[in-house]
Amino acid sequence: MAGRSSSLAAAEGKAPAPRRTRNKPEERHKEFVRKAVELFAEIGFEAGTRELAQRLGVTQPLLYRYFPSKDDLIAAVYQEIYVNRWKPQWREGLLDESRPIRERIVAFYEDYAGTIFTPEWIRIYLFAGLRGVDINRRYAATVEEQILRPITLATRTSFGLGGGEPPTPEEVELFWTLQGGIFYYGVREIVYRFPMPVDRATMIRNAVDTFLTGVGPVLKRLAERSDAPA
Amino acid sequence: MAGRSSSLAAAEGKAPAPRRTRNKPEERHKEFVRKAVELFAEIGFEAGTRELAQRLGVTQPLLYRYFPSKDDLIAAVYQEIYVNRWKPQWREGLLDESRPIRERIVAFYEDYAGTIFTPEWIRIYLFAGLRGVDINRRYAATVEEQILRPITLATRTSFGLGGGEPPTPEEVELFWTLQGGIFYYGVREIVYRFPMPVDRATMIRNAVDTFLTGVGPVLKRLAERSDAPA
DNA sequence: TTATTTAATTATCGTTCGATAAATAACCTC
DNA sequence: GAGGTTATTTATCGAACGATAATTAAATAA
Repeated sequence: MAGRSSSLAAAEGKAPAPRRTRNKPEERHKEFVRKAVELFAEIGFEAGTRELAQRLGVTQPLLYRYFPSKDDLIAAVYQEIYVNRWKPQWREGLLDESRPIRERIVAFYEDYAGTIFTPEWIRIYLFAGLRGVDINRRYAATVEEQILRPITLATRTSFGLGGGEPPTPEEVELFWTLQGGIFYYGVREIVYRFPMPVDRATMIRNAVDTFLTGVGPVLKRLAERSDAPA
Repeated sequence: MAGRSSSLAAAEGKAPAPRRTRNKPEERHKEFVRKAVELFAEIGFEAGTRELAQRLGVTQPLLYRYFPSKDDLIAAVYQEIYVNRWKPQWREGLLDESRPIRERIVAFYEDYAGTIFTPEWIRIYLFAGLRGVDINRRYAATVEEQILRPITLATRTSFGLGGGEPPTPEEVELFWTLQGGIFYYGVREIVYRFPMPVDRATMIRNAVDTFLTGVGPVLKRLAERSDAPA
């Protein structure tokens, strides 16, 4: 109870007992990124470094010992979510010709939705897109290359249409609408918090059924048109 | 060149000649909202009121004569975009049974895309959704009520399936995936600036063709299942 | 135990933000 | 043309932001 009059800013009676536990830098780094993912998903990238520090039970300048700037922290968040959570077996499963095409596509979208339908993934993805960084362009390019082109070829094959040539842009775009339709289910559920009376698995099954039933004739028409030039 | 020493903050040599033209409040109000739409679409809602004032050639406190707070300005922006740009004839066109269902749906999505595929509409919509206001929930409810349920009923009818009962959630969800797939085309084009080698009209035609071709059997299965309870 | 290292803190700077109060000047009316 | 109304400006406040420098104390080594 003595002195302690040095600073009026001490906010009398609300000193939350600084921790001063000394952790290994590597663990701290991970801890910071993990909580940053959580915070940015909630508030967006304009979330303050002070808020993040408070949630970590740490002072704000300490963050700058681990990340030179806030943008570096954000870059680490991107890496964590969009690089580390990508599964190479998605592509492999889609190419596994021992299973029927419908089964492969449904299984993929169920696993994919299970991975990305979280507030961290979807909200930060949209925040990043609106911010104008190239994360989304690059991610979409990966989706097209690793998922949609394989799906397109596998579907073509399963309909007995020529499997040699690479997919045309028009074909790929067709599969983008399926991808977008399913992704937007997640946006409505997680971002808009729209009431979703139909569960994910049912939605995926119905969407894939509708798509696979209808895509045959359209693919055939596209193939015929490219076969017979003017 | 005399005096002028009153304030050091005059930023010597960069006084951009204040305008001091006296406009009618009503026009100013519209002018402010219009430019705010532009600015928020570019930067997001964290765009500063000073930046907005500068683009209007006006001082920042003047904004507060027309809008009590920044949130009121944002509310006016929502009204302008999501209420004023809604077209009641969308619903009417979809219900016009004198035209084939495919034609109605394609025509709707072409007009709808022409209306909402702009940076103002899509970017501000996503900003709003991430911000957590209820704009998106309400808008999505309107889409479901005014667009998707009519489409569902019209499609059912055109397939000769019972048209009496209201659409089931599962049926409506099916049409949401078409809506979402087309909407996400706009997100990729306008927000992610992904290269889009297939033009809108082609994408819409192919997506609707695929969907309408495939949706018949799925709708039939859903109808049968609800007819024959356990 | 003492010395060294460095994780973590305190203190603070310069900017920018939303918002308010007071002063000024353009337009309208008589 | 004088006087009043109010659109617009100048000046400024307090809070929050990202970032830096200097200080303190926990862990490790001698």
